[in-house]
Amino acid sequence: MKFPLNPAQQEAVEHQNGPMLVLAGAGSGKTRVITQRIARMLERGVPASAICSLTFTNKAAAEMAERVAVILKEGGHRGQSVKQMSISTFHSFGLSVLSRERKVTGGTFTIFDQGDCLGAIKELLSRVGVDRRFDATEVMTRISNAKNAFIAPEELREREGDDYDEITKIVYPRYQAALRNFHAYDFDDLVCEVARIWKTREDVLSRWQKQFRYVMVDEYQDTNRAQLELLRLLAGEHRNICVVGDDDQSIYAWRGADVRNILEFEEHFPGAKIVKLEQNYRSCAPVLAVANAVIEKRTDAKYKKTLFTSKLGGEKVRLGQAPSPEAEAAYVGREIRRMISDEGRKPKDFAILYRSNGQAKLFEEVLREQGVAYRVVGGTQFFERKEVKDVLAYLKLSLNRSDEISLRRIANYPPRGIGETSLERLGTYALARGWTLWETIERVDALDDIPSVARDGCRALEKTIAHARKRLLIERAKGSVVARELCEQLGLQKEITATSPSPQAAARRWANVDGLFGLLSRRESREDAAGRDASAERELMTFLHSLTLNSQEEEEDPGNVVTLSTLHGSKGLEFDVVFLVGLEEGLLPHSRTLDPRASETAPQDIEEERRLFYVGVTRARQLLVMLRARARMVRGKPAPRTPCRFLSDIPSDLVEEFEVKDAALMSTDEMASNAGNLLAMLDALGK
DNA sequence: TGCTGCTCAGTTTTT
DNA sequence: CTGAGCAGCA
Repeated sequence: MKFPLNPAQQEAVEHQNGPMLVLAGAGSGKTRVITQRIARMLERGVPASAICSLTFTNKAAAEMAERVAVILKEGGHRGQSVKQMSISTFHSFGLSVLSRERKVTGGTFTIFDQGDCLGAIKELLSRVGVDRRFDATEVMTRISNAKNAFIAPEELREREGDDYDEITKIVYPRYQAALRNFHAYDFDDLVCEVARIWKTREDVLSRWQKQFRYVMVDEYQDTNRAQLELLRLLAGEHRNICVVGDDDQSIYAWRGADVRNILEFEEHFPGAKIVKLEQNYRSCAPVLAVANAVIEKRTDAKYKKTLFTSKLGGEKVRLGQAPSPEAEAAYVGREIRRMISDEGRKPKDFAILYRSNGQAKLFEEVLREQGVAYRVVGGTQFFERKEVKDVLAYLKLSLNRSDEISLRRIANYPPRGIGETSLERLGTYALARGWTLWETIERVDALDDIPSVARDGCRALEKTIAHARKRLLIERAKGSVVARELCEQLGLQKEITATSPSPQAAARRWANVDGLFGLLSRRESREDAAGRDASAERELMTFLHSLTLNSQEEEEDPGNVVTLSTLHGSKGLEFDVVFLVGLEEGLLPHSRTLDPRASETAPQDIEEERRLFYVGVTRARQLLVMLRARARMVRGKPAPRTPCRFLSDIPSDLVEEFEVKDAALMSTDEMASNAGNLLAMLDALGK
């Protein structure tokens, strides 16, 4: 990694003022360029506090901060520190703007995660009383799409025949009003609302423009319309904006990313300097040749890039066809085993990449059989665990009693007599008198028609929350401490034990709650170290916000294990050996993108699948093995499969084709090796 | 209120 | 074929 910068990289690093677009091909050292560029600016006397660097994931932000810190440690940067710099995700950047503009936004607020938003939408849907049953998730997606496209509720166009457009038109404004009423923002708001405030309040915008005189954006091809709006406003005056991205790796159009942002950068920021990074430092020539062949055939090129490398060697790319997915998986397992024992490779050198999560299962089974350690990346294992969300809801409610979603979540959990009917009645009162739901609970004694059990429940809840609130805000107790006290007071452990199907399940769920305590304490000590001094309320709000925003949970060092990941999840990672599996029509261009069910945008969607394939190919450093099965069970029925269409864009001399033998026809050699593995496993178990 | 059985759908995912 | 979500029943 200590190579000197190549001329293109140098050019990007030295540039300082005015707009610049860096088209960074896969593996072309883009993170290095960004970090070096920051260092260079600091050397030239730009104050760290004037730099704002935006990414999409917490991981990317942390990595960038880390790498800048390393450079700064090497000295020569006038004692500037990363801490003064704003290196963050779009969302946490938006959050910090909204937090600091509380005069404009009106006080403290909560952030609703997806579950909270879905709850709100379900509630609204039932209140609207539509005759047909609508899928709340679909409505949520539509609203999110509108926000990503920077379309306000009143701007949604009337036309378009889809029933969901119709219902979205009705629900979106109400949803937005409900959020404001709850003093809540959803994830999309963290970007949109900042742009909206900046757009309407020039005085506010001007302050932020003066603060951040240099703006940088990573993975620019993933930005949506709202993010573009935000950037145009922030950089509108000084135009010191540097964006880095790769249109060939644009794979998130389906969640609002708009490739036009990168393709039309010159129009958005006239006079922009454009730099292409085409030298690849990751992959060997045979892998790169395949990557280039795949991306060359794309139908919508504007900036053409051709990657090259000076790396020598590397094995020819392999393309195998297996009789079945089981045989495919068995082959991958065998090969990994073989390369570990014969070639001295380590588990962490391998990745198995697939289009959809369901495909992981077979590979997990095989690796387990082979006794090879692995991890599965992603797979929506968020911290959506009910018991954790319940405890957090108590904390959130203690700080923000307008947070109706949290209130509804725990109103009768653990059961305290506030049944569905009572809650509904309370809701009706709230609506009629213009109180919040919480105020209604506080004033339950003044209401009729509430059963006395529910009345008692409301009083108990009121007492619990009031106490927690006092502990947090007046006595300034730590969140982790209050969380423990709450659980104690609520008898949550008992409740969990009583409602779990088995003692093991109960133990697991309680362990999650306990894990939350640990997570809270760890965060607290980190915050303490940062030594910020604010009011207890603000401090705790910030704290809860960071919990919602960093839901990923600090990932531990993956260790020496094989990586299983979706193609989407693999972006930004690299491995010596990559197995690209399930390269079949219907799986790689996924059937859902092929089907005419989605009426619009067919050719574009397929191009996105091509780029997905390209992303997979470019993950490999030394060896790429592509695989497909000739038949596969589809919805319980066996079906013949055709090879992925993108494979036919690869000249046959670039790949070595082979047949994967059926497990039943394995040679005695392989059987012996498998038996050996089995013995080794038994041996390991014995110890 | 909680469980059981039935129906239906079946990508990708961060914040 | 599987899993999730819901309706209907106890």
